[in-house]
Amino acid sequence: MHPYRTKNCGELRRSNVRERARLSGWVHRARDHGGLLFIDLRDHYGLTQCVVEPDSPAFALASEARSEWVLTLTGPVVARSTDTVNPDLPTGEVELRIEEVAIQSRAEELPLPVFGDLDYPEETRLRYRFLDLRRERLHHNIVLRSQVVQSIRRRMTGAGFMEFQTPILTASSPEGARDFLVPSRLHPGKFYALPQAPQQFKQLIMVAGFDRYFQIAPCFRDEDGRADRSPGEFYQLDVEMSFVTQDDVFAAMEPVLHGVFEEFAGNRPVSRPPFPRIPYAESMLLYGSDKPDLRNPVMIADATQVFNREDVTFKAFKGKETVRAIPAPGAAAQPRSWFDRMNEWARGEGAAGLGYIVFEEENGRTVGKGPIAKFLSDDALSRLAVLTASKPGDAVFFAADKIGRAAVLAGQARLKIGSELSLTRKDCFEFCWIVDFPMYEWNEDEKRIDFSHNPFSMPNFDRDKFLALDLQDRDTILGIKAFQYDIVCNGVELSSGAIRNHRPDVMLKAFEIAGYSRDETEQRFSGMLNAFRYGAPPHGGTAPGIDRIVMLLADVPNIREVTMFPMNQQAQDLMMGAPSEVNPRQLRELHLRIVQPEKKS
RNA sequence: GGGGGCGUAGCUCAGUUGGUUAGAGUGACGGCCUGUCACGCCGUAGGUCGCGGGUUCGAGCCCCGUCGCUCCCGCCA
Repeated sequence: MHPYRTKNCGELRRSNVRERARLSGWVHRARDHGGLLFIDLRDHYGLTQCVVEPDSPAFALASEARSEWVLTLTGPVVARSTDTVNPDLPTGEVELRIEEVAIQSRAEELPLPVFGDLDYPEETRLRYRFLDLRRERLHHNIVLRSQVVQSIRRRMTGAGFMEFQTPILTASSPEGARDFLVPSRLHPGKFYALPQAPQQFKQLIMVAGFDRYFQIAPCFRDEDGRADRSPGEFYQLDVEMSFVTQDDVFAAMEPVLHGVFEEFAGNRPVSRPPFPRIPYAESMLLYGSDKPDLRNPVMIADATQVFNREDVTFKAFKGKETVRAIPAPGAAAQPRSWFDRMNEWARGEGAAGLGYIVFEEENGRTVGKGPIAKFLSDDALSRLAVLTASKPGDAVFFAADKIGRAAVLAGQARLKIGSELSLTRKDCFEFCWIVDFPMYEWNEDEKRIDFSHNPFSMPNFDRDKFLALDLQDRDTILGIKAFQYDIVCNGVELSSGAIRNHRPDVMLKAFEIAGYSRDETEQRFSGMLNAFRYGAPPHGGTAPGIDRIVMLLADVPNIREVTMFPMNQQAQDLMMGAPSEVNPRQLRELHLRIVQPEKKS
């Protein structure tokens, strides 16, 4: 007989009765009745109840066992009597009658119980991650992650993509996030950087003629964490394709994303390809966000003109750059205090407040109520009702400010209304592409033109006219769109992507517009620019976040729930004790000297 | 870098207006119990109330500082 097991803890069934079996696993729970001892033995595959009576020679040793000890139990599989079957357990029709006990490992008193599904503080969970990972929910999430990655690989390979590995030790890139640096031993004073993404490598893979690339790629960024963003490192499905248009990239990704989500969504419906394509400007207007949650039916409208009419005398909104109207269907049923709380919330977000109008029916016609309704003529009110598709029983909130701030506040109010009024659908996955991002934006602080998103994107603009652009023509430049797109699911940005700028002349001009001299651009991106001078195919790609895909499928709000060994918000690994000090010899070899920051007085 | 919340037994938490010896559940340890599957019953041990200072006759509770965790803003091409 195998020294550890002939079956795992999840596979014994009625058909195995009368077989002799050996199981190994952790003591999930022990119930000692004095004259009868039950041990629930658990492994990766499941749970099996094992039982022993006092007249058995195994009883003494078995009754020593405590939670999370590792045991090997041997004995005959027996059927449970009908009144003792456990229907909640796949193995619940049988039990193992213990005849032999081997204690493989003992466990000290647990800092984190494996049994039960209570929530425990992050610090404990991270410090004892190996215990937390034994628990059912987290164990299941990690298994799901593995299956999702496997499914992605299968689908990508099936679609003709090849997976290639790109370097982990590479050069610091001057743009983007803060790099993680690795000091060079052989080259004093020089550093490698961990890749923020394999961006330049995957483009070089296209220049090298490999046509369709993907990688489940680790990415490193030394930026602060958030609940949905681990500090330091994360994984993305990095994709690049040659000789493609934007639509070709969408057509390649949609079946993969739809397929993976469908495979693991259970009964939750998933958007069918083709996913909606929403221009950036339209998304900012209708949803107040560049990552709209389409499960929320509320659509924002622009009401600036209504409030500037002569028959509208609400002074607080007069002369505001923008007034956005956020419908709140059915909100008339809410008490006054609900509207007050919405206002308070808006003030907490740094806004002056949210005006609102409630539509009611009076003598067969629709009238407006609420603090600001009296400043609007009947005609203006009905115009608002049309704009916001409101009917009696509905309300409308208003966000008035500069265009950017009003849009964002309206977007936040939309999310709040959606969740507070239970309008946002649950248990479904709504995808969309956001397209036509602006290539550039105006940096008001530094009074200059910045790249709006990815500087390597191809401008969606006539090439000759682009090359001839006058840098003084700010309005034209700020109006240029890029072949740049995001894929969004349920209000979560899964990735951005782009058709890349593969032409050195256009790239130099694009950077010149953003304030980089030709020499500077040549120097900073010499690797890629050089490659583009030897025959670069038109190419483009995208890179959906693996962690976020699994978060959505596992329906958890925190990225640590789908990561095997995550760091905490301070970018520390509490279990391994990283980061840690290193010994002086290591520092000498690396030509480093530590300068501690001065303590605050 | 900034803002909010939290910090009490191994673990999860309660602790009223500042007032006697800081409690419960769970886990640990010991005892009883032959059908449980959150087994049940009895008992025992277990505390630097994050840390430092202050106010007070008296501080887990109030004040100041500090540390840690977490959520958010900044940041994340």
